[in-house]
Amino acid sequence: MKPTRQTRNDLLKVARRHFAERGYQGTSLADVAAELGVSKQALLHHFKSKPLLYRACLDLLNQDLLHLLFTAMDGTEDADLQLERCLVALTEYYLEDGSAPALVMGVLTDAPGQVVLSAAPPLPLQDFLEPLVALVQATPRWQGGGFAEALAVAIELLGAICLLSAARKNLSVRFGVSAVEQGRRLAVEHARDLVRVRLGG
Amino acid sequence: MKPTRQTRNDLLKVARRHFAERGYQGTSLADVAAELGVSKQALLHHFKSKPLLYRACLDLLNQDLLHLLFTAMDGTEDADLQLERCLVALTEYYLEDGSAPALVMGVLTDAPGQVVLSAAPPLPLQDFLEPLVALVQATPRWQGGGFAEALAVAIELLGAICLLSAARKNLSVRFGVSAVEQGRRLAVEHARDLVRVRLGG
DNA sequence: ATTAATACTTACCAATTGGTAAGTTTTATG
DNA sequence: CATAAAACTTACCAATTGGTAAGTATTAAT
Repeated sequence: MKPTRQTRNDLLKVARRHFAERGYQGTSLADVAAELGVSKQALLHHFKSKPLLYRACLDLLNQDLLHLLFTAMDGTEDADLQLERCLVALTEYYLEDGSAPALVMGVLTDAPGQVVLSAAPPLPLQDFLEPLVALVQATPRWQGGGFAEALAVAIELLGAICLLSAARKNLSVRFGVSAVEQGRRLAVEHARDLVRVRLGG
Repeated sequence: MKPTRQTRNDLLKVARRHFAERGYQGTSLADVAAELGVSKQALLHHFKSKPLLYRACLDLLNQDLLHLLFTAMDGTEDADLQLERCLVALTEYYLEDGSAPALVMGVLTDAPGQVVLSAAPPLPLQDFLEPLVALVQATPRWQGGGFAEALAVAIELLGAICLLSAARKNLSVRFGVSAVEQGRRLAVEHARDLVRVRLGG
């Protein structure tokens, strides 16, 4: 009758939320374990160390993003449309999984020599970032600009889409829950507009 | 002949960089002090606690951003132009002060009940955010949409501008220094384009 | 020169961190 | 049922964390 046997995925889900809400350094294994009703060492049993637990969360995220990207690219050869679909899908993903945007931003702003980059290749989210940049570069608007410009544009779009969702709770305190939630309801539409306008100019 | 007397501003400059590069939780007072060649307690003498040191850094940042905002608003009544100037100036500021973008994103993604929001009002950067949102709302393109939409757009623009600079080192490892630096050289131009295109549609 | 305040330092400390060691229960398998 | 592996737990631990206490230089004002 004991609850026993937490599946590895349950652990990951909670850990992921902690990493997203408090950052890597701010997340304590004891806290995560406590919320799960497990001992800290249960975590360390499944994932050998804190960095590896983090990495496991990021690999799951990477998987989601990759699936999302390839789905968006499916059924058309039009790079503009592919990119639009991708960023719309990404926005929807952020809306339903609140921890994703913070994780993405965390991975990107994590400096070398810190947590993420010290891990074994491939770098987290690299499988997602590379095709995304390639997608921007395949676009009529940006294919003349070279890799560096495509990278800059891809990161710009990513940042534009991420921040509102990542800052959700914070902004709710600042400007009220209703304003933020109302704004978030426009997120998909805004993302679509943004991409179009950024590819049209 | 002793070096003696570090000015308070030197301490802040180093602390600020640490907070930006490693986040609040990842920053240790001992590390900051060590880099300054001072004892940890020298820091605690000037700023009473770690949260207050952080707050002091943010207040300085807030000051810079406010100055930047009001300068951008000076000399014209055209909201579009004001906003464009503001975000261009912000981009330039990010280019010259590498720690600023990470701090801004850190402040925004810091959840309530964590570090920043537990401090005394006003919330950090609030003095900057409010007029910025108001500026978006004053714009012909967005003045019909209400506060929530203006907030969403303001955060979108902020995110679009921040991330490339905040992720600089990380992206350099991923895609090479030259690509990132080349992309950053386009940052101001991109920011200007982005604002125009986002106000034009 | 005396005084008072500021700017420190050394010495501690309790709490928390990630992690190890060793043992116990549970589960699946033959 | 036997057995081995997986899923834990309790008990520790060294290191680091932010912070306090108390004393010492240094500086500036009287």
